[in-house]
Amino acid sequence: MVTRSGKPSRERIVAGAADMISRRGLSATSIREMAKHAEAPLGSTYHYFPEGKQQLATEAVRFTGEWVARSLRKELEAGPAAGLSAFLDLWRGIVVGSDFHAGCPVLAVAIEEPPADGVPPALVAAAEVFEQWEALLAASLREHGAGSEQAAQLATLVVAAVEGTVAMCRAKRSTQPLDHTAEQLQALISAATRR
Amino acid sequence: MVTRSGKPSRERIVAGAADMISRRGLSATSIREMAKHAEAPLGSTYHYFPEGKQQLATEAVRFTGEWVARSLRKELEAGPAAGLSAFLDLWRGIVVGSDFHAGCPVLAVAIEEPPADGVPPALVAAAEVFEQWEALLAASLREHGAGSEQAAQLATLVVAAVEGTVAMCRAKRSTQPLDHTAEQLQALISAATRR
DNA sequence: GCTAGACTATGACGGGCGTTATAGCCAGGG
DNA sequence: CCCTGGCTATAACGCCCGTCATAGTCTAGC
Repeated sequence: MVTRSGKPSRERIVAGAADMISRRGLSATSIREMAKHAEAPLGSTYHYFPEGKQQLATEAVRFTGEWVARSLRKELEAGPAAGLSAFLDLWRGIVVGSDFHAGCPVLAVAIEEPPADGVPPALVAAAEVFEQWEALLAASLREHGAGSEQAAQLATLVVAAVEGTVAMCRAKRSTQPLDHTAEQLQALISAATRR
Repeated sequence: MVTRSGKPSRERIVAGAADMISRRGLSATSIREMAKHAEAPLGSTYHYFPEGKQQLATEAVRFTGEWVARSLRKELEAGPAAGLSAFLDLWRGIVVGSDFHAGCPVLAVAIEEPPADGVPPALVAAAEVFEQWEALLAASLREHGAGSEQAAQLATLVVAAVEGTVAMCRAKRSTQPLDHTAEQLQALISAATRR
């Protein structure tokens, strides 16, 4: 019953899976590689995630979602502009720190075609994570004077723009897109809360 | 020497590859499936694209890039706002027409991790396509009164936001993100050219 | 100390992958 | 009429995939 390394090992697998998915995409990441990357035996992945790859992907998405949301919640206490800066810096750190190899695992999962029957849980999780990030930003914008509809639209724009920009940075092997997007979004947020 | 079906067949393979990549991503799309989707024999793909999957992916990216650029160039004659509308409608059509299964193949290629040695040509092509779309938008913005730096930043924001939004629409199985982003970007373009 | 149950080790299953090789078809030009 | 060369058909190569089954190991609680 819950040996010493149970939680660490499980968590290591999820975190590693998120990292690998953010680099190669879901379908290009094999369970065997995820296990090896986490220094866990293959059998353990099916022990911890009996529903297989989909479950692992779902948890990786949620893990990333919660990790980003934590940072967002904390920085948004200082206002929407600070939250945006934290959001931008977080992704800039990932892109630069991986030498333009890694991006957002949530985006990677979001663009995988669902099977003909039904929607896979990992895709649902991706939608929920986007929703959560938007909701955090929108709430903060509203608290700082933005109109309700304007706040929702702006929150969507911020999340979408940053996700798209990170992908563009990877393709171009440059942070210039992130610089451009950052300036534009900062001006927008500042205008929307000025009142 | 150029039999009757030579060009049609080759082009069909490229167009089909772009469609499949936009749905499943590059690594999840097999050459066998691309051939079948284009009703071409497997051998033909290696006849037309002797460098294999990477070449096919590269051409699919460039094909999509040129297709979008053509539409963009034409609509931008009526100004940046019209160009933006066309850009948004184009992607909305793809997302809705595929029942949220398809997205942008350029984005799909952009987020695949390059091998340790060197940058694959498909990724370079993706960067060039993004650059091209940005350049078209930026030039039009400058022609309509936007400052040079502002035009470049805004063009990046538009491309990144639309790419990100399309992915969000797929995850949420809704066009609401596209509606939000469209309104925000339209207001931005209109403000940047008003003068 | 023993036993139950959490974890690991190992190997197999059928199947799809990218790529290559080889032989065959069949229209056009000489 | 033949033959060249673009295109196709077919099969094979070695490799990796997701998943499952089974037997083993080790520890925590009694």
